[in-house]
Amino acid sequence: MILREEKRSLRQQQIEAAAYEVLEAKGYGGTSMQGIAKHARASNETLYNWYGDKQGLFRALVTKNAEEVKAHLESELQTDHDALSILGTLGPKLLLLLTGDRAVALNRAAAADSSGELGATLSKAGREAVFPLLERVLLRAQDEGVLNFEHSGEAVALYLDLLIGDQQIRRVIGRLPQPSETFCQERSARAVRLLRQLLG
Amino acid sequence: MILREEKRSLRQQQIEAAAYEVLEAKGYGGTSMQGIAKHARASNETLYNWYGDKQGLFRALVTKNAEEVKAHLESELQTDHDALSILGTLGPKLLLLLTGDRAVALNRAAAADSSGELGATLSKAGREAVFPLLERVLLRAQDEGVLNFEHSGEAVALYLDLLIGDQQIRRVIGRLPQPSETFCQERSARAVRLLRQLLG
DNA sequence: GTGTATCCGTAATTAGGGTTACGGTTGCTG
DNA sequence: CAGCAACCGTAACCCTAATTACGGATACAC
Repeated sequence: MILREEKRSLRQQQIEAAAYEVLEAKGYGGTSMQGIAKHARASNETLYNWYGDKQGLFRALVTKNAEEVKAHLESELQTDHDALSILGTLGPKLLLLLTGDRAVALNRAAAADSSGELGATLSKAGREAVFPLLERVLLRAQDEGVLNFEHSGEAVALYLDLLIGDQQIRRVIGRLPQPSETFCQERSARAVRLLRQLLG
Repeated sequence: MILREEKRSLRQQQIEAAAYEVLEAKGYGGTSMQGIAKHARASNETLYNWYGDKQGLFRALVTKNAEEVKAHLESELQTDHDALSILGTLGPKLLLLLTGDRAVALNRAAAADSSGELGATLSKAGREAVFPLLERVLLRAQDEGVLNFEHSGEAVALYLDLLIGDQQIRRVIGRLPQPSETFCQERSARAVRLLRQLLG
C-alpha cells in the first residue's frame, strides 16, 4: 500500500526521467512541455500543476540533479582513507559527472536561459557545493603533511583547473565526446600528481 | 567613391554588429532574423539573400570573429621577444577574448545549436587555431632553455588548463561577470609561474 | 455506492519566428 | 533619362510551443 506522497514522488521521478530523455535527445531549444508530457505519458495539466511552468520544471531538474551529485560525492567523504586516496576516488567521479550527458544537457539549458536562474541554481548546487567538500579533503591532506598551501580556496581552484580545465565547455559546444572512465581516472591522477608537484 | 564590394562589406559589418547586439542582449533563443533585421535597419530579404538562412548568418558571425581573434593573437607572435614575454602578452589577451561578452554569446549559440555545426566552427577556428600558435611559443621557450617537456601538445593543454580552466563555462552559464584586465593579467602570470614550476 | 479530486488525452488560444513575397524607393549603369 | 537590380518596410504563410481548458476516466474517502 503505497502512500499518496510516495506515489506522487515516484510519478515525479518518472516525469523527470522522461524530461531528461527528451532534453538529451533534442536539446533545450527542442524540448517542449508537450514533448515531455507525451514522453512521460502525463498530461500538460499535471506538469503545470506540479511545476508551475517550464522554468519551474527545469529548476526542479537542476536542483535535484545537483543534490544527487552532492550526496554521491559526500558519501565518498565518509571514509577514513587518507586524503589523496579520497581524491583518487572523488576526482574521476566528479569529472565523469560534470562531463556526462546529463550535466552537459543541463549546462546547455543554463546557457540558453537568459534569466540566469538555471545557471545560478546549477552553480550554487554544483560547483559551489562541491567546493567545500574538496576544501575539506585538501585540508586533510595538509594535516597529513602531504600538501602545503596558504589559502585553501586557491588550492581547490587549482585542483579544479587541473582536473576539469576546459573539458566542460568543449563538451557543451559539442567538440568532445563523453570521456571514458579510463580517461577520467588518468586525468584525475594527473591532477593529483601535478598538485603534489606544485603544493607538496 | 566607395566601390560596390567595399560598400557591401561595410554594410555587412553593420548588420553583423547589430546581430551581436541583439544576441548579447537576448541570447540565442531570443534572437530572431526579424529582430536582427529591424535592429540593423535592413530587410529580411537582404539577410536571407546574403546569408542564406539563420544558421548561415551565425556561421558567418562565428567564422569572422574567430578570424579576427586569430589575427589579433598572431600579430603578437611577430615579435622577437623571448617566449615567456610573449606568453605574458598573449595570455591575458586570450583569456580576455575567450571570456568577453561576444565570445560568451557565441558559445551560447553553439551550445544551443543541436547540429553541432557552430560548435565545430567555433572550436576549429578558435581553440584549435590558437593551439599551434601556443605550441610555437612553448617550443621557443624550450629552445631558450626555460621550459622542458616531452610532448608539446600536452604542455599547451596544461597551459590552457592553468590559464582558462573553467572560466568559460562559468561565464556561459552566467555565474561569472566579465573579468577585468587586471584579473586576466594576474591569472596569466599565475599560469606562467605554475607552468615554470611544473616544466621548468 | 456516491461524491470529489486528480490525472490523462486532446484541443484551443495566443504569440512568436523562419522564410518567402511584394510594392515602392534608391542607386547605378548605359 | 530609362531601365533594372538591390534593398527597405511590411505583410503573409506556415509551423511550433507555452499555457489554459475540457470531457472523461481513475482513484480515494466517506
